[in-house]
Amino acid sequence: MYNRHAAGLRRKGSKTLGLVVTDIRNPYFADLAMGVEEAAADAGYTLLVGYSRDDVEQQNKHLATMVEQQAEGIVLLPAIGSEKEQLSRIVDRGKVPVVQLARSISPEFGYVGADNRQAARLIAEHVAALGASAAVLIGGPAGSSAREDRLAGLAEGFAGTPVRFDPSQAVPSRNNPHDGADAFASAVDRGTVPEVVLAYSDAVAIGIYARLRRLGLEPGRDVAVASFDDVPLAELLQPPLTSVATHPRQVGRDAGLSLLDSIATGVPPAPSPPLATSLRIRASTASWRTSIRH
Amino acid sequence: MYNRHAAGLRRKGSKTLGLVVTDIRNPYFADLAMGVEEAAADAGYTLLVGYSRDDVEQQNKHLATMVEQQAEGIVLLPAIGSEKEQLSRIVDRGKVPVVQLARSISPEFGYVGADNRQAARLIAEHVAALGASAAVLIGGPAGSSAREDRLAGLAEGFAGTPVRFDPSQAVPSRNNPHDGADAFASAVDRGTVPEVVLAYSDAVAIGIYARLRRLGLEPGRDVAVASFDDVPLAELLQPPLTSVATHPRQVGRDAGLSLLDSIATGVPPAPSPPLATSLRIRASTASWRTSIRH
DNA sequence: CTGTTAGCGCCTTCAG
DNA sequence: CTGAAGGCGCTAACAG
Repeated sequence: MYNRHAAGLRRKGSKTLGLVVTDIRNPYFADLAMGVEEAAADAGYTLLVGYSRDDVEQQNKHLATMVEQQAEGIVLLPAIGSEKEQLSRIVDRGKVPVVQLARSISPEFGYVGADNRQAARLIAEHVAALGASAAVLIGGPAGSSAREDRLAGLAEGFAGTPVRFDPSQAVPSRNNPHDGADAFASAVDRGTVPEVVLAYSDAVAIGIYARLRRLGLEPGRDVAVASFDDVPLAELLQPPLTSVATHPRQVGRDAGLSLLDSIATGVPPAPSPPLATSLRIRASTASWRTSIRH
Repeated sequence: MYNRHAAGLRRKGSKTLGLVVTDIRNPYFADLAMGVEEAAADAGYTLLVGYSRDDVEQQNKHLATMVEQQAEGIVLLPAIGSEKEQLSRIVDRGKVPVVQLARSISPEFGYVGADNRQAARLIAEHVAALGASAAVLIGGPAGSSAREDRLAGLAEGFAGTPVRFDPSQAVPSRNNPHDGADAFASAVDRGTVPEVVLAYSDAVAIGIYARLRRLGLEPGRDVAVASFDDVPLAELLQPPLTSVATHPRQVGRDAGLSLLDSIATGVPPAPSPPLATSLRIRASTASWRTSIRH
């Protein structure tokens, strides 16, 4: 029976990639991971997988192990708080190419992600067209590049419209329904209920739906909700959720392909241009102020 | 920089486990995978991961590669249609121990899973207590051991109650909202809308909610819905979904631990007793026939 | 074209 | 206690 490790020792090259991601119970991250695996498997590569759960320690342990395990390259969704010097040290010793996925901590590595600024501008334009007068962003990990880009895109998109939007009023949270609900609650606590809630992700939006109902408010009717990612669940929610599709599977695939290309050519991976997004308008915004009040 | 492959060549043993699962965009499977990874990482093992997407070909390719990659053992959620002889052949050549996860195709390998019969009995008793007169199971992969066990447990649980339940009326489907919705639609097409719908999983239940609404029916009010798995989303749905918790993270962890134990002791893994489940009663059944009709 | 051999990086053994 | 050497399974280079 064939031993690839012995072969790799001789030939240099393990036919193995590493993938370190946060918590895949969010289907958005799961789809990213499946995209990476698809690219790897199609190229005859096997995937070493580690879940950081957004813990930098755990992430770095995974990365170090993968370097020892002879991964020819690593796709990394950087945990919040990752530092580029640390990452460089872990990974440069073995000259292992790295492609950052969905979040970027440094342009010195590769990067593949959705066009978060464009996505945010699309949402802002749509919300302005609804005739809203104020909006707030709820959730998302503080300091992540994806969240910064979304904040910037929203500010851009709302500029010159009557919609008030203050990035400093945004409340960060971990990227799951529970923490998203808490973030929304704390936004409500410190003022009035916003007319339009922009959720950092569909996961956060689900938490916001639940919390609105606990306040006796119906999402889509009393408060408009829009979100990012467009996971399959978005259109199945009640009301169906307006969301910008960020195509995680394709982002994952492209990250894997970028890494494989770097391995094949020897050229270190560089940041790629962000991938286009598209707005899916559904009842959570479309029915706002058009439905009959009780 | 340390080369574990060279070390493994000398010492025998790669400190690597394999994990082959279907499609992790269902958070239930994602949690299973995270449980396995947790056990592996805690023991200093790295995980090779492959997604079969319930395709036997792809699964077997992953398995063969993992054997070549010197995985010391493999956790496998068998794709529908897996054959034990094939699996034996792929895996026995390298004498790699296998633990089946959540589904079993043969007692000759290890197995860790939830107690699906008990889970189904819990649901049946609850539905009987509601005073329903008929129930139907919707969704779930035809022929999987988990589905067979749930069908058997439901039949057992409904025996001696006034609730009509016919296993042959159950409609199988792939384990996701979209296909679950289709399965429900075909059940409705061939008769009347059931009083109580038992979804094979929370993922399927989500599809059923959406389809009920397209029929102008409100889940929990017009039709009671209960389900299996109790993913975090279940209690956040509207109405909150009654579901039996099958504790995927713990099942995954135990599968990983069982495999690691087999590797450490040299004793081939054997099927473990199924893990206890617990019913979470929520409004999708609790408010049925108690809420005020419009 | 088939057969032999050296050496990839590590660990273990055995000698000094 | 420190240091040199052999061999794990494979491939590439070279000899016959």
